[in-house]
Formats: sequence, structure tokens, C-alpha cells
Amino acid sequence: MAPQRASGLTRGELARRTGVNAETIRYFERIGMIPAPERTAGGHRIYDDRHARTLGFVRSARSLGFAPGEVRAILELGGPGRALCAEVRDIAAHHLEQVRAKIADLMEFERPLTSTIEQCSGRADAECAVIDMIETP
Amino acid sequence: MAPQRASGLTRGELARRTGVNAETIRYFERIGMIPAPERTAGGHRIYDDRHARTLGFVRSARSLGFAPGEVRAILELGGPGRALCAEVRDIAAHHLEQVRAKIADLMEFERPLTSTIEQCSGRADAECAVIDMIETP
DNA sequence: TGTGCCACCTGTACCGATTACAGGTTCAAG
DNA sequence: CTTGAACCTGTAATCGGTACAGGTGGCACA
Repeated sequence: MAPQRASGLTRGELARRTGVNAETIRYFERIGMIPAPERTAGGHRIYDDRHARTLGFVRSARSLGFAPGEVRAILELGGPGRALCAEVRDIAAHHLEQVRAKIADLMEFERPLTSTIEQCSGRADAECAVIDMIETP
Repeated sequence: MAPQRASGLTRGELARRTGVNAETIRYFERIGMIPAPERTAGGHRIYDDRHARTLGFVRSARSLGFAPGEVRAILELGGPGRALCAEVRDIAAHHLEQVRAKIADLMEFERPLTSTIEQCSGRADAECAVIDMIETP
């Protein structure tokens, strides 16, 4: 039995599957963020699952606030001339720190929001705790 | 006794204090992301603590991945013609959801990174768990 | 085997957000 | 009063991402 083999995605399918704009996929290839895929005889790009995974990684990393250069740096660790394990670990550790910092920052964001919303009873009177949070002296 | 009153920050000082590029501050003013400050007789901008707080809020919100429009939406809640409390609460609640989603996403990011780094003993041999995480079949 | 149509191809223009630069003015220290 | 740093304005450049124009490839279906 053949499981689901050799996906052979078209650009549009890849876009739909990953949620990345089809034009952006071409752009990512141009700037080397993702590898250039195979082509059909007629020149159409054909992607496989690895592309899908990489692209998904890029998408979520970007939307989480990692800079393009950072994303590329992570991805390039696996490229040709694979980096030494120790080096990789250092970079990954550095990113882990960033991730944790981001989480901490977001929680800073969350706390006042939560407690403020609770106080904000929904009545239509002028004062509002959420507003105060933003513009307090 | 006068505590530290009426800061009276110059644009460069504000930039240094908040970590926002000085040109960007001018830009934010132009697009209405932050209010226009007072001016000296000679036309130099003078900022106060409220500007600093607002700008800091903008900076962290942006770097946390909130879109400019979203940041502006939050800030405008406190503007002239203050919104109804219920409305404010709804918007804030919506942002709270986003924040929580982001935290969850980041934790997804964190977990494999952490466990992978642990396995990655630092030895210089070819295979590396971090790399595998990125490019596994 | 045609033929119709959609998705794809390339190249380039556009957009929004941000940053940089040029040429002139103000501030404040001395 | 002088002088250099920091500011001012307007505008151009950069960057990440998207959109569009004009021209093929892929493929279902007659």
C-alpha cells in the first residue's frame, strides 16, 4: 500500500495549505528564505512536504514577531555545510530566550487587561478602567 | 518639595528613553499614532511623561506583533469622544484573546526548542536534534 | 485531438511602515 | 557671541510583502 506519498503541491495548493500568500511564496524563494523547488517540464513549481513544513515554520515565526533575518538564521542551520551541533545549540538557546522574553512581555500585557475587564462592568457611564490603564498620569 | 515634575523631554531623549528611533517618533506623530507635543518658541518638540508612556506602549505592542491599526484602535479608546465602557471592554477582551493565543503559540515554539537543546549535548558530530526539528521528513 | 479555462510563469509596479538624508535653524554651554 | 550638537522640514530610500499585466502550461472534457 502506498500511504500519501510525494505530495507534489502546486504553488496555489501550498499557499492554501500554509496560509501564506501565493505571491509571497515566490518572494520567499527569491530572497532565499525557502529553497527553490523542482519544476515541471513546462516550468511550473512543484513543492513537497518539506517545503510545506519550512514555509509553515517561517509563517508562524514571522507572525510571532521574529525578524526575517532571525528566521533565516535558524533555517540556515540545517542547510549545506551544516553547522556544528554546539553552534546550533547556542543559537537555538538564544532564540529560546527570546521566546521566553516574548511570553513574559505578553503576560505583562495580559494581566492589566484581564483585571481591568473584570472591573469594567459594561455600564455606559463615562469612566472606564481600560481607558485609565492606557492614559493614566 | 517638587518631585520629578514636568519632564520636558526632547525628541532625542524620548527616543533614548523608549528605544524608539527618533525619526520614527516624528513619523508616529504624522500618522496620528501619538499626539503632537507642545513646541518651544523655536519650534522644537517637547514631550512629557504621557508621551513616553504612550510611545512605550506602542513600541511593545508593535514588537509583540500587534498591527499598527490594532495599536491605534486601543489608543483611540481614550481619545476625545471616549467610547462607551461596554465597547471598550469588548475591544480589550478581543485583544486579550489575541494575547493569549500568542502566548500559546510561543509556548508551542518553546517546548521543542527546550527539549531539543537538552538533547543537543554540544558535541561536534554531524547529527543534531535542533536541525532535525527544522528539516525532518 | 482539439479547445477552453484556470492556475501558473516572469517581470515590475505598488503599498505601508520605517528609516535615512539634505539643507537650514535653534539650543545651550562656554 | 560663537559654535557644535540636536532639531526642524520635506523628501527619498529601504524593506517586507502584495498586486497586476501580458503571456504559457496543465488538464478536463467533447
